[in-house]
Amino acid sequence: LEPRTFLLWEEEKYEDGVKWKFLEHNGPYFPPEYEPLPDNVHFYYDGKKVKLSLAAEEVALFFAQMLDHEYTTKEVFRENFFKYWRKEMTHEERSLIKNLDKCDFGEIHAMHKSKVETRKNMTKDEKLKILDEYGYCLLDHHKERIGNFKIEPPGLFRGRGEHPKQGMLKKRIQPEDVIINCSKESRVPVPPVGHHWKEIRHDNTVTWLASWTENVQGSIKYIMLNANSKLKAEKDWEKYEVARKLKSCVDDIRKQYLLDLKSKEMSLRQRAVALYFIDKLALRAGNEKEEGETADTVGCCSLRVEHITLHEQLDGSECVVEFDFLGKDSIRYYNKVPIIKKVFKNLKLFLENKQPGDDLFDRLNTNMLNKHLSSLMPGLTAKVFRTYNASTTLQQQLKELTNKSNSVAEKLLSYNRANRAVAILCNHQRAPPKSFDQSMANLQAKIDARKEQLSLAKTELKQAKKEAKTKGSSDTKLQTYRCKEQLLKMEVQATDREENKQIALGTSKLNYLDPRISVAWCKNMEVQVDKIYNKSQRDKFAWAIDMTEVDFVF
DNA sequence: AGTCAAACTTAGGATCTCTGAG
DNA sequence: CTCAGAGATCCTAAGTTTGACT
Repeated sequence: LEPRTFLLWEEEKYEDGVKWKFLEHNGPYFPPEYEPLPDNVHFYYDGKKVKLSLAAEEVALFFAQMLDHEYTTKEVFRENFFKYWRKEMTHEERSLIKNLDKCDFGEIHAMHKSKVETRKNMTKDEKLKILDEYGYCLLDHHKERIGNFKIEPPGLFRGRGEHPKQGMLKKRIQPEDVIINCSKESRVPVPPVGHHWKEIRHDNTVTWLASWTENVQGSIKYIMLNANSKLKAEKDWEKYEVARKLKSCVDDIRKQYLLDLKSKEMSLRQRAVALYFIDKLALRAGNEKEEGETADTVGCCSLRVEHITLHEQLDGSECVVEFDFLGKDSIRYYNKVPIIKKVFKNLKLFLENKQPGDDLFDRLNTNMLNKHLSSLMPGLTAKVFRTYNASTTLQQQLKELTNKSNSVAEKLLSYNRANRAVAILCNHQRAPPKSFDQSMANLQAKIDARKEQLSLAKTELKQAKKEAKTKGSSDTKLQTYRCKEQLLKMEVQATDREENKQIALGTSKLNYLDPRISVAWCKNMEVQVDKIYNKSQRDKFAWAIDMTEVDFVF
């Protein structure tokens, strides 16, 4: 059986909630067991060689591996690590090793680096073998690629932002921790020798193949299918269909929340303002989080007093709200937005008698908000607004920015700019690439060189014309033309890269933009789809590439 | 109405691989 | 042919949503 490339429209539909009828797989891949340090590699404490027990040694290696990373200098990280490391130590070790600052992991670190180097050169074939054995499953008569078929290896937890649990030990997962999900009638995966599974389950109302509970946050981890699988692609299609449905009723919903802004009920007013933000700014819903368990980040419903500042007047606009908070992944959201008076007044009201640390929307949570939304339209939740806003913005920007008579390079710049507008709306940021300035300078140097070459070619062409009193050899002409083309391409590339310095386009492209908009645009502009989607993106969006007509409108 | 677990999507950075300029 | 760096892929953390239970 070949991996599926397309979906099931023409296939039978299952009863409600049933995700598959037959599921067979080989179970997850387990990372290799720990290999003790070679005899010539030592750990030193307070300048003295110390032979560690196996358990303590393994944890020491986790720390040594990360020594290049600035994580290992952070106080919280070091404290957590040291605490958990000591738990793995023997009595003797514990009474000796009392100060992380006196620990020298230098040799272990060096060994690890050289090991990585040799591993790089070796494992290509091995990787393919592993992929072949564990990377696929059989789901309803089709071979499907599994997304993450590897059990996560042990190591030190790296949270994002100021995570209170950074540095904690993430323990090794054994088969005894893993639940397998597959068909009763299937060839049930065989656990590694000498081991057994925690449980074998046959639940066809869920999509995961295996799961285990992770020890740092206590959350469940799943082995699931790749994005190009039927299960995922269909869900994706549904997501965009729901967002398109919102398009037809968003006007009514807006009318409704504008009315609610004047409600006598405080919770309705708060709901209305939150909805206004979610709609206008594409903020995330903002669930409550347990304090001390994760980094302090917020979304719309969990905004606190200190996250907004109200300005009656700012930069020539009236009623401006200034947002400054850390969102998902501790990415900063900073924005100054003029808002309507009614919302502004409500915000002032919500802030009355509150201190920094207090919730802005104290009578609202995501549950209430989503319940309300789903009563307005089936399937409507807060995140649908993000999808809707993103896709609508792309469509509108593409219309505004692209011109059929442009060159392909210019069209692609326009496409990226439209994509960028969405990424900015959704606040998808990235750290500027390490070598950004350097690579920008390199590109500029190339452009300059090419410019020089071009002017030289031009003079030559003139010269040739004069001498031969003809139109100049077609060869020189062609050369000049090519030169111009390349120059344009590079200049466009430079612009694109500069504008993209701190913006990540991938997330919106992959998760928020209805691929049919892009496919239709490609058809209209006579741009090949593979200019905007790479191989795996084309696989993921195969359904859209296959079904979309030129006249598709989101 | 609130709490919690489960299941799933979304996210940025790390790492690997490929490519095209020199 | 080599190798930097761009682009693709991997990794797994961090969100959202739902539904059971209290």
